[in-house]
Amino acid sequence: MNLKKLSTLLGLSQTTVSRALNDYPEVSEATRARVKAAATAHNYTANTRAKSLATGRSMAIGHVIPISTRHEIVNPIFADFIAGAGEVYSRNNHDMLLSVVPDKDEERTYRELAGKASVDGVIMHGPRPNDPRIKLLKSLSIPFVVHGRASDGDTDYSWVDVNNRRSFERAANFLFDLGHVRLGLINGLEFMDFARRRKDGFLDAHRQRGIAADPALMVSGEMAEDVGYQSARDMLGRAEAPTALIVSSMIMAIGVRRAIGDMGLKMGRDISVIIHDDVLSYLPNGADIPIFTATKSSVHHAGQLCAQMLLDIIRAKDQTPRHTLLETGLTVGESTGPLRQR
Amino acid sequence: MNLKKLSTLLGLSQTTVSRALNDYPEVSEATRARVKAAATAHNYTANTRAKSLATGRSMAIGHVIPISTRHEIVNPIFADFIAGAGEVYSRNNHDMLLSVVPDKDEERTYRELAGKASVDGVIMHGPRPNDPRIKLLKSLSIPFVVHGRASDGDTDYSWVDVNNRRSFERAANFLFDLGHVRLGLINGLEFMDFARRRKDGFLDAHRQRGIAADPALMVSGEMAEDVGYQSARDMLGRAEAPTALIVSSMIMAIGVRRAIGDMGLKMGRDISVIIHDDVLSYLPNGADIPIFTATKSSVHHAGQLCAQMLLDIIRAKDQTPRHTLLETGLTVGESTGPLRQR
DNA sequence: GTGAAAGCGCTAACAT
DNA sequence: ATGTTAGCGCTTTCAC
Repeated sequence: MNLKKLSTLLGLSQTTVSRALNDYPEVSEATRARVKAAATAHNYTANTRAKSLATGRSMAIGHVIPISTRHEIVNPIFADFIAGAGEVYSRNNHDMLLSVVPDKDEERTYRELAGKASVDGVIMHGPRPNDPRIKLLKSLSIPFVVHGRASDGDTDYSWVDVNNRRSFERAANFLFDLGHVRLGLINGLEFMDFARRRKDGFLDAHRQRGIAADPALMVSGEMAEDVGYQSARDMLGRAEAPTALIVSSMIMAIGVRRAIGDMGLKMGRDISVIIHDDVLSYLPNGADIPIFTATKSSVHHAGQLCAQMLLDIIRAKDQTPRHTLLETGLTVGESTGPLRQR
Repeated sequence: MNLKKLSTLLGLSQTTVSRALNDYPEVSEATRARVKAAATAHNYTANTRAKSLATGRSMAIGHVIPISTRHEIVNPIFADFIAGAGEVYSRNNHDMLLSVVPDKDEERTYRELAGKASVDGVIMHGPRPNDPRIKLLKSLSIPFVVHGRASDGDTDYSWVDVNNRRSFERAANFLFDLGHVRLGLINGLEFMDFARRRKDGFLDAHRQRGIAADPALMVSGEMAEDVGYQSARDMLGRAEAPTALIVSSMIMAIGVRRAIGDMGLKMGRDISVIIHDDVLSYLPNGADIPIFTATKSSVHHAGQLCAQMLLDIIRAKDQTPRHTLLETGLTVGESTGPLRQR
C-alpha cells in the first residue's frame, strides 16, 4: 500500500491524504478522520526513503562503533548505551543506523554518513584527548553529540558525560570517613578520558584530607579480570598494603575478589572494596549486586540523554553546544566493610 | 555533491556517470577511470535514499531488539552479536537498522519495517517455542534469519544456532570421564529454547552413562549472579551434594564462585565447575578467563554467520531455508579440578 | 479545503 | 559506448 493507491481508494488527491496524515491544519477534520481510518485499515505506513528524499531529513541517527583489534573498553558499554538511545529514537520515530567498522575506517564512515545524507546526526563514542574526530564532524557540519568528553581545550561541542571525577572523589572520601587512610586505585587505561578523570577525583579526595597518595597503590590497565586479579595481589602483598580498594569496573572487581580469596583475606573484614561500574545490564534488574558495592550511574541513562540532546539539536537547528554532566549515586553494600578505626 | 553536478562537471550524462560508478560493463574503461577519479576527488557518495527508492532495494538489514521490563537474557548477548553482524554488513555496504522497542510493540515494528520498505531483511532474536513472530515474518514475506531455533515442529525457516545440546552433553561427559558421578546443572530459564536444549544435552550424557540425573541438582532461573549463588548454596548444602557443576552463564558462575568461597570450599579440590558462556566480550581478548573453564563458542561468530546468511538469501532471491549449527569448543582450565576417583 | 504539478537524487528501460 | 526519458513514493509550492 502506498500513497497513490490509498488516495485513489479514497477518491482524494495524494496531496490531501499526505496532509491529513501529517497533521497539516488546512485539512478538514472530517476528511482527516476518514483518511487516518483508511490508513490504519489498510496498514499504510509512509515509505521512509521516499519521505526523506522529499523532505531532506532522513529521520535517522547514526552510531559509529569502531571495532579495534584489541577488545578495549567499548564492548560491554555499548549494549546498554545503545538500548537507552534506541528507546528514545523509537519514541520519536527515528531510526538508528549502526555502523560497526574497523577503527581505521572510522573517518571514512563519518564522511560517508554525511555524504550519503543517510542520517540527520551522529553520536560519537569513546573520545580521546584531542580527538581528531571532533574536528572532522565539525567540518562535515553534521549535528553530533559526544558520549564523554575529550579533555582538551576545545569543549566547543555537545556532550553528555558522567561526572567520573566527582564519583571517585566521593568514593575515596566515603572510605576516608570510615577511617581508612591507605586506599588503592585500580583504574582503566589512563589514555582514556574517563579513566584520567577518575584518577583526578581519587587524588582530589587525598588532597582534601591532606593525605599523600601512594603511587604504588594506583594502577592502570585494561579492564579485564586478570588485570584486577594481579593488581590486587600486588597491592595487598605489599608491606604497606591498602585497607580499601576502589575499582574502576565490575570485571576487574571480579578479579580483585578472586585475589582476596586466594590470599586468605575476607572482604569487609580485611579489605573493603568499592567498585564503579556504569553498566547496569550486568546486574539483575539493575539491583545492587550482592558481591560489591557499586557507585551506580547507568550508561543506559547516558544513552537516553545523548539521543534526546541530539534530537533537540536537530529539531531546533541550533548547534550551540549543550552539556550534561551526570552525577553518580553511591550505593553502599556489605562488602565495603565495617568502620575501621585507625 | 550529487550525480547531476558531477555529471555536468564531467560533461557526461547522469546515466553514464551512474553506470561507470556502478561497474556496468558497457562503459569504456577510459571514462570509467575518469569518472571514478572525479568522484573521489569531489568526495562523492551516492545518496542511499535516492538509490534505494530507485532500485527498490534498501541495502539495509533490520534488527529488532525487544526491551522487556524484566532484563532477561538478551542484553549481554546483543553487543557481541551486533558487532559480529555489523562487520559483515560494513564489508558488504549494507546498513544496520536497530530498533529497540518495548516487547509489546515488537510485532508492530516488524510490520512497519516491512511496510516502510526500510530494510531488505531482518534478523530475529531470542526465539521461543512456537514463536508467533515467525509466522508474522513469513506473512510479511520479508527475508529473515533467526538467531536460535524455536523448538516446535516448524523448522521451515532459516536459522543459525549454537549446538547447545551437544555442548552440554560434552561438558557432562567430560566430567564423567574425570570420575565425577553427581553433577549439578545451573541453567537459564527453560522456556527459552537454548536452555531447554542445554538441559537435554545434560540428560543425554546421563543416559549414555546409565546414571540417573537427580532432579534436585538441576535448577533453572534467571541468569543473574544471585541466582547462581543461591542455587550453588542449595545444591552444595545437600547431603548428596554434587562434586561438579555445569553453569549456563558466566554471570551465574560468578555467584557460584561466591557461594563456594562462602561455604569454605575450594574450587578444583572440593568442587569442579564448567561454565558455558557465548559472550566472549567479557573475557580479556577472548582468552579463557582464569576463574573458570568455559565451553567457548562466540555469539560474535553467530552474528557474522546470521548476517552473511541473510545477505546470501537476499542476493539469491531464494528463500529456501538454510541452517547452520555451530559446534562449541571445550576449553579446560585449572578449576575444573583434578581427576576424582570414585 | 482540495488538487495539479514539480522535484528530491538516483536507476533502468529504451533509444541511438 | 553514451544519452533521453520515465519513474521510484513522497512533500511542497502554487492555483483554485
